[in-house]
Amino acid sequence: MTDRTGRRNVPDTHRRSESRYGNRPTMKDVAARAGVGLKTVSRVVNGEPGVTPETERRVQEAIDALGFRRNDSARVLRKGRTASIGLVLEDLADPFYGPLSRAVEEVARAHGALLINGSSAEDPEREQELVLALCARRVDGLVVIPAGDDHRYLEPELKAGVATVFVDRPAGQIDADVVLSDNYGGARDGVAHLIAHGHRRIGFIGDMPRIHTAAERLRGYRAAMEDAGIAVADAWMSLGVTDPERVRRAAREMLSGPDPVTAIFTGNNRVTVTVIRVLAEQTRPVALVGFDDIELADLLQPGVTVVAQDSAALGRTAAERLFRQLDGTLPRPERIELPTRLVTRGSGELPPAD
Amino acid sequence: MTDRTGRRNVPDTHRRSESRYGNRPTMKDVAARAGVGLKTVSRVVNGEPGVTPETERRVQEAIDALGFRRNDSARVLRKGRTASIGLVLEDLADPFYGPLSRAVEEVARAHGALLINGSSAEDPEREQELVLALCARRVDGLVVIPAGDDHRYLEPELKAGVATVFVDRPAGQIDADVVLSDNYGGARDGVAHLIAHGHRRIGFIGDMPRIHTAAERLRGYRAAMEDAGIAVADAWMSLGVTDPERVRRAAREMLSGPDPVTAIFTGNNRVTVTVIRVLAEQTRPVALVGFDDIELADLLQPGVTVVAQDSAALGRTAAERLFRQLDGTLPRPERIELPTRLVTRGSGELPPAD
DNA sequence: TTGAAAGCGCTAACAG
DNA sequence: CTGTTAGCGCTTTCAA
Repeated sequence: MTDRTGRRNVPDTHRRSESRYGNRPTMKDVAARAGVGLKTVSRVVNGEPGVTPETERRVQEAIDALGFRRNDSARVLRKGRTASIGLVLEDLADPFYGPLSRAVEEVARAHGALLINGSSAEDPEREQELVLALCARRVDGLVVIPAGDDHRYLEPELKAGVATVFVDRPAGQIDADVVLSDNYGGARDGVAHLIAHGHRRIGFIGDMPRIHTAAERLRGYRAAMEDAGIAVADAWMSLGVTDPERVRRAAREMLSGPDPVTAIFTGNNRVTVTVIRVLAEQTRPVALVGFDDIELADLLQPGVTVVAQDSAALGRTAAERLFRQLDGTLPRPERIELPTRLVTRGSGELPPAD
Repeated sequence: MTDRTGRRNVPDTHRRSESRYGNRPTMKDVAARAGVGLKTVSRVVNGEPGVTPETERRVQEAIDALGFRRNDSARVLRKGRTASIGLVLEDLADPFYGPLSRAVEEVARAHGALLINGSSAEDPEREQELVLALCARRVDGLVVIPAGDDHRYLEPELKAGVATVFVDRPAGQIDADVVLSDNYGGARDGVAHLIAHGHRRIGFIGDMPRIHTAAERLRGYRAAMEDAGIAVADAWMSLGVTDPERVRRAAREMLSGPDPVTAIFTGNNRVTVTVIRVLAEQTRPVALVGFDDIELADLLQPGVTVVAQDSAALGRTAAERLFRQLDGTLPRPERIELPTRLVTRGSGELPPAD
């Protein structure tokens, strides 16, 4: 059972009847043992100047003997900075987010901060719940890959000075820093690549258009088609949840019937993987370009041509911006767009089969 | 400077001039605004009983108006539990750890806890640094994928009641809960599989034996070979850092010379991927079984046979054990071993080429 | 049903 | 160089 701030509400009758923290020594204990004042211990622990080597030694001895470890909760309460930042993303298990998360972590580490992660599972409510829980911990900053499209709930936090950067998708209804890939341009380039190789009936399988990246990629697809003077048939497009079953069905439908597509543009890595499986069952070759790179794409037959985005760069850029916000060296919110890269490996260069 | 306490004749002797947290409202502010006592606000915020609906409404109104968010640092300081756990692993960007981390997060979430991640980059010092930083934050528990092999530095923490579970590799020099894959058995089965398909000269490319999993897999390899009465030549084994360059060289060496191996057993996912690339350049077919599953393994030609471990299950099991430690429902440290699964896809069933 | 007072363990500010 | 005092914002205790 959780209350409205998403916290545990369990009676903790077990354990800790004695003291909190299972009876950990405090600075006072260390001071007593070393026969010095509290503040002197604080100085030693924090490496502040103004302590005789001899005194320092005595204090250090007491620290080691007692197994003392400074309680950062108390420190935070006093100082107001937690030296931790929060990262809310869709799913840590997705290979797209691993490198992103790692990149954020590295930047945080360089600034002496720890990283708290949360997966929203693409659920706006869960995103909000996570973000607010992080704010309650008073993280210094927040990197958010939005699941929802209304972030007004963050207004008090922003006003209170919580540094915030949105990544991969823009914030909804509030003015904040955003770091994105050029989803529109990347998709347009990818589709134009297929067109350049002679395709005209090109399918698009992507996520629900309420997701910003999905909408942008769809827009890129439409633009490339329009640039080439091709009228897009409804039957060529599939927009919705990208679970394997649905994607498989969509791909098969596009590939059958009287006027099948000769190429498919896939809207994200999960879709690409599923479509590769479908294409493997086809008798005639079908061209494929996918958004997002996938591992081992070069070893498949044919190699998979992709529009690659640099997820680590997204994370790094966002995190660096976050810490510049905290430094106060950042004037006002900006929208940064990172380029994508077309990686040709074979599947996107197949000629139309008809 | 605004007086946010407003109305009523509340003595404003305690007004905070400028505060940390960028001037966030506190319970005191809310209390003043709602014209109630501090404790009443606390009751409302925590959903405690004993507040009139009317009072509750007034308080809630003040909370919303002020954008109040409880400061968990202060709460933690008082209560002693942080409702957060730490996870230290090697590299979040590694596809093996993504699902593991996500699984830990899910269990944590079910217990109302947040997850703080850190990557050790396989560096024992960094592991210790991270773990101690997490302890300073007073995380309730710790899931650690060890980089080092001496964890005595954790003794004071364990004594102080920090729940701890080691995953993937055992703890060094201390008695603690451990959740492992059956690395020995898995490797033995994988190599036996190759032997069953007629191979006798089988190569092994794995990580430094100081890493427990690497040593165990090597042991499995040796056992399978010995079971089959095959004497292992030194030239068939490569143990060390698994960067692509070194692995590539090692593989090529095994595959050349007067007495080349006809099959290779690879010690982890990164090695497997590199070796697949090397095998792709070979003229004659070489059999391959890899430890760890890899994405798209089924779509390669031939499909890659692997000894799969369930990284999500490792994470889930560890996290569940952690929370049972916190419940106090766990008697004493145990060592849990999860089975691996041989997934045959073609590469492991190729006959010897000589 | 409500609230005042006393800390949790630490650091800031100021004395010695 | 060292120590004392006063909080940080919250929960606990106990009294009204």
